[in-house]
Amino acid sequence: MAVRVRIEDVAAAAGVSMKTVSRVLNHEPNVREDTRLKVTRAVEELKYTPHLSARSLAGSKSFLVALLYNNPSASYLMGVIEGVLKACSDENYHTLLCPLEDDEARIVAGAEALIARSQPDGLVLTPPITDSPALLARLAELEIPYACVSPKDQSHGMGVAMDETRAAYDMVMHLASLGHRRIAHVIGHPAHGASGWRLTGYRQGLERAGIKFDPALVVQGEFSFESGVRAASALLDLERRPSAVFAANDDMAAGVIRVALERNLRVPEDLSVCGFDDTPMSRQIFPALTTVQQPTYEMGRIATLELLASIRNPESGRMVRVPYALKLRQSTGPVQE
Amino acid sequence: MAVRVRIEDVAAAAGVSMKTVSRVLNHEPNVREDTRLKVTRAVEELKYTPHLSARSLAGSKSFLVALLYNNPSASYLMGVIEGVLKACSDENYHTLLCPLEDDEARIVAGAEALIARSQPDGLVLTPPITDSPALLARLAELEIPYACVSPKDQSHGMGVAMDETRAAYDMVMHLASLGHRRIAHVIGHPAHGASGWRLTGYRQGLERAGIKFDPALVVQGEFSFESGVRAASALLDLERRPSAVFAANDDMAAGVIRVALERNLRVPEDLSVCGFDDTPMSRQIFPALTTVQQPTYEMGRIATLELLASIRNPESGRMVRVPYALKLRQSTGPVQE
DNA sequence: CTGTTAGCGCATTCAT
DNA sequence: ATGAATGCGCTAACAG
Repeated sequence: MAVRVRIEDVAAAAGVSMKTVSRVLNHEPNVREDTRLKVTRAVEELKYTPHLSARSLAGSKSFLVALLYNNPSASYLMGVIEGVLKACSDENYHTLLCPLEDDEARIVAGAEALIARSQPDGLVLTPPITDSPALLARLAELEIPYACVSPKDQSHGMGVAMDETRAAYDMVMHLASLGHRRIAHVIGHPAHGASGWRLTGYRQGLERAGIKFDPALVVQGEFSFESGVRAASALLDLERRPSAVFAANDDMAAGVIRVALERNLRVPEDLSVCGFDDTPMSRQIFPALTTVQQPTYEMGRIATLELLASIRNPESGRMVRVPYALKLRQSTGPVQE
Repeated sequence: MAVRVRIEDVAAAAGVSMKTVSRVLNHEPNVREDTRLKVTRAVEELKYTPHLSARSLAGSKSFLVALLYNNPSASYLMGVIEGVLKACSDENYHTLLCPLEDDEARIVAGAEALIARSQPDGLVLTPPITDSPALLARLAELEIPYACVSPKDQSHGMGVAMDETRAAYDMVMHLASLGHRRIAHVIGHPAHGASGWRLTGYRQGLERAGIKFDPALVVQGEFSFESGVRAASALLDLERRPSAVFAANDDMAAGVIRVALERNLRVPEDLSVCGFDDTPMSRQIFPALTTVQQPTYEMGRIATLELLASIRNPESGRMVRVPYALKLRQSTGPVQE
């Protein structure tokens, strides 16, 4: 690794002072266009890259964004991560990952440890820790800015949100359009905002389709495959069993399909099944799962861009709506008989 | 965010010099046990955390480890990532993620950009970029230490490796013990080391079981679900079709199951299928997939520990063998008739 | 074994 | 619109 090119070298090459180079690099005003050009050229010729630590030490900014998560879905997370990475690298920030445990106390402790160690300039939170009151309170105390991906409370703060209620509504309407009247719903983990929205959308869909809500057709799950298996066992034991099951995520939907196939029911002929998330698995199981696609990459990217904008200008930082897409595949079909 | 506690404050509190505190913090020798204790206590009382940027600027170490990857499997990656994070945080290092494109030129360019921007003290490489000659050559030029996870060439360098050949051998023996004689193999992407090992293990298993190798039963895949679908279509179109298919990873195995079920074959009664990797999906499809578990978390952690050890002492840094485990599930069963 | 001095590379005053 | 001096918090080299 040859000797480092420093800002001083660039200044010398461009025939200006260090400070002027610094100004150009940081897009500060008060630089004539031609000096700016000279500096830019010198930077490129020398292949100058500012030294992160020096910048951060002198400027008391770390140029670090930390992504806090405890969501177990690898594909969801990887999508968000890639988006955060992209936004950060575009803005010359670095990304730190901070996996957290599940209980409130450890969430706060883990976040505090990261903040103490790394001094990030801002945080991106993914569900469900977006809804941890203790964590949000502590972050407010520490006055560290954060952006949320799909938080329960979308009225405050910045980040991204999807109309999950509407997506669930659309899904129920899709089932109704196939002739289904006994549509079951497997709820997600009660602590997640997503569970509530999707349940609400389910009920709104039923109402719109003129189907009476039947509490017997709604079972509590917790987003895991196993909870989907349990829920499906209960639903398929019912006297009058449903002709369609809308599970609040793909993992639970896979559990429902597992139980159906084990009982020699055909999907979708005997039972339509659909999920939520569009995980890669949803395309790989048989039959391929009808589900809702979330733009995880864009969600991570946009949340981060909002965060960085608010770091520059605390006035900015909005809650951005992102679109979803229904993916109609083989696991849903017309009701039989 | 109260005012920062600095090393100077700790020194004052402990009644020693800054340098002594520094020595204690960095586990340097030449500190009396009782002074070390005094310092440790002061650190704890003041909740002192060293400032990353200052340390790195002064010491010309970045305390950064970058994980370079272009592997598309989210669950594999998340496992490795968590392991790297754990090892880094245990040693007070930070982890950077560096997703890379697929072609050689971009791999090198992406890595160079990261190195220029972040000056990591070391790198962890995951397959298949562990086997990119251009990248490895460039890293050697830059003299930046790196550890590999499952590299093709395990005779040099440091990192972790699993006996994939043996695992594949075991899998074929498992199928043979169920009475299978016509055992097909779907090869992985030709550029991956894993593909070669698993194929070798397949052939060794056949030989051990006294089964003649039949080239017609070996089809090229590329690790994707779709390539598994194509391979399965070819295999099931065969005059004398196989009674078992060993796919070189779970995604391709899922593709095989898809085709089998679409053709109204029962798995495992009419066709046994097995994969490699033990992705979460393998437990969620029907029937649950027999596969090989790789300890991805441990692999990431151990590779990183070796890397950090070699950063401290260039003499160290070994290639560590990690164990695998066969997961026998419902997708493999006794041969019929 | 411990302390003193200098300086890492940059941004930030405050000059001009 | 530009430049010179000062210091961010820490470690390195040396001195004691």
